[in-house]
Amino acid sequence: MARILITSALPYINGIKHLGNLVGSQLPADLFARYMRGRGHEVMYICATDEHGTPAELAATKAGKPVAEYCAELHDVQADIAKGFGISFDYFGRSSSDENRAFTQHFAAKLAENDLIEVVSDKQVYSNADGRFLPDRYIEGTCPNCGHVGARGDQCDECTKQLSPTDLIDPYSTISGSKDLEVRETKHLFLRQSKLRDTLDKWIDSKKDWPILTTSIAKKWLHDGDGLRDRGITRDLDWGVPVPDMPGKVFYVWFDAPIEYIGATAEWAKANGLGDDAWERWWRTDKGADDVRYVQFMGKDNVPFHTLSFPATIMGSKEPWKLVDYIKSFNYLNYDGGQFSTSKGRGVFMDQALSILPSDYWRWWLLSHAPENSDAEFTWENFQSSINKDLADVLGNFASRVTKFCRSKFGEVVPAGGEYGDDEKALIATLNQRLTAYNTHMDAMEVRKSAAELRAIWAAGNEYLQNAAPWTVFKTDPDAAAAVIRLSLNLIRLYAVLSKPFIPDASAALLTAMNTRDASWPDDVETALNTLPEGHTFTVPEVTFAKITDAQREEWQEKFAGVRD
RNA sequence: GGGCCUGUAGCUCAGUUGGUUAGAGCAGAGCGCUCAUAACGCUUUUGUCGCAGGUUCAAGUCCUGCCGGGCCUACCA
Repeated sequence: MARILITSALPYINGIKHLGNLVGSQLPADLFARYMRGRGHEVMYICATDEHGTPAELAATKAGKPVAEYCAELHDVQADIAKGFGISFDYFGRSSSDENRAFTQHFAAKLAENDLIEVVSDKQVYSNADGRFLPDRYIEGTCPNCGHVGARGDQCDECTKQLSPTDLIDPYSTISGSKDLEVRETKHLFLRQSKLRDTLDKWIDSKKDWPILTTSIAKKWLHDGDGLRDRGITRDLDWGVPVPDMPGKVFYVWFDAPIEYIGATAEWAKANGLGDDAWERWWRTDKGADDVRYVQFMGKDNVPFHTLSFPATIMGSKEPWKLVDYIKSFNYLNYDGGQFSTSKGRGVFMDQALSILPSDYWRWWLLSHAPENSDAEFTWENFQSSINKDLADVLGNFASRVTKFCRSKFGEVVPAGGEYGDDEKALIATLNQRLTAYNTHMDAMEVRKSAAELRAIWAAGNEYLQNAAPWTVFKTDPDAAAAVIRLSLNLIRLYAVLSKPFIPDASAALLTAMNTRDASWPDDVETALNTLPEGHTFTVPEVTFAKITDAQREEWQEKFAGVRD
């Protein structure tokens, strides 16, 4: 039995995430976690809300609430939605926890001890009306290059020229609109990650099997221009992990957020009344974590922080913390020809998705179309046809036709009589082959390929049944038909087991209908198909997957289109 | 501007270290079945592999250029 530590990128606290965010982190991580648990491995799947930073403060202000209260509420909202999608976190923590505060300050102290922190004096724009320093993106003005009026302080969207806030003509705060801005001197701690460049470079080079998306982004940052740059890890904010001996400063979210992977594991230990050793055996290689395999899941926007700054933090501490072993990164999911947009209400967000269809529908479509090699696109037509064909027709209808036929001819009981013959042997051989392929793809986190293989496993049942034709055989040889149905009922149970990582709710419903709790991952298909014995009772399941009608599709298409550009 | 990814049947995508007639699912067509969610099975049509050159006995696969789509470019997170 192996020990697998899994983390998915922390969703930012500000608002509800859309399906693209889900498919790039929590969902594939959950698939992997469920699969690994199914295989009998010890899994720790950790995630948390990322709660610090300027956007959280502003959102709280807008909501008219203290930021701590706002974050607590939104954390619960996100936790509920994740639960609704069946995301099987072992713990869903908060980056604002006491644990994370302690770890963040600890790492900063260790980095300072090891001469990897330096104090840098910097000039930044301060807004008197807002009473805060403004990140570059929160300042807009007229582009000095092209004259575009709404240019941001970091870049002009019109001419794509990179800017500095002081370049802007007539700059104003996007928070208040105030033009009462001034440049102030402020001191910040910088992480001297440039000193670790060669170490990081060698480390990345050693990861031959990582997705190219992961390594190419890391390489770019390591080698672009003068190479990896030092990075400010503090901000002038109230809300965050306080920087010791620097009043008014907190650590930058991107410094404390990854540390929360560790923090949340410690939160888990505390919440379960366990001691420090419980989390340390996942994170400290000197305390039992040396045999842990650590896999991270994230969208491509998160890659630099997970390949460079977080490893720099870990390595720079010179303490025996567990480093990531594999980073699975994803491209983006687009929505019907464009991007998901919160501000325009375009696309389907997690809460809306659950309000119209069961989570398994979304899980299946998103995972079977995961943006692994390039950006993927959600369209309602594709969604409808995939769901109706794969889930309703191929899988759901298989369970339906088998159980209903059995009920009418033999009753709701696994029928006795007959022997397995050549057709059954051929099916078992096919399924063993496909099971091996499925396991291989799941082990490798090849999400789309896993889904395709699972679907082929489902389809094999229909092929077999059609060929065996128990409805015909029954007329002359009821025992032979009984053997076919006995195997087919067992096939339903096998499908429930193998499908559990993708569609856990339907899997549970099918197992309940088959009146069994035996969900053990099969080593061998033949054995697995003898699990439900003759005489075992079952019930005919309700419609496992109702089809999506054209009317529904059109209604949703309209509803989620958002306002036009 | 720079870097990276990507362009394969109407649609969504596979195509391993270059090797014979380029594959799958969906959609379309035909046949079969009637247990089932008008479901299932079998057969089958469709491709100048973005364009133009080059290397090679051999290129979807390697090289160069061009065209299209996307992402990143370090103070949003």
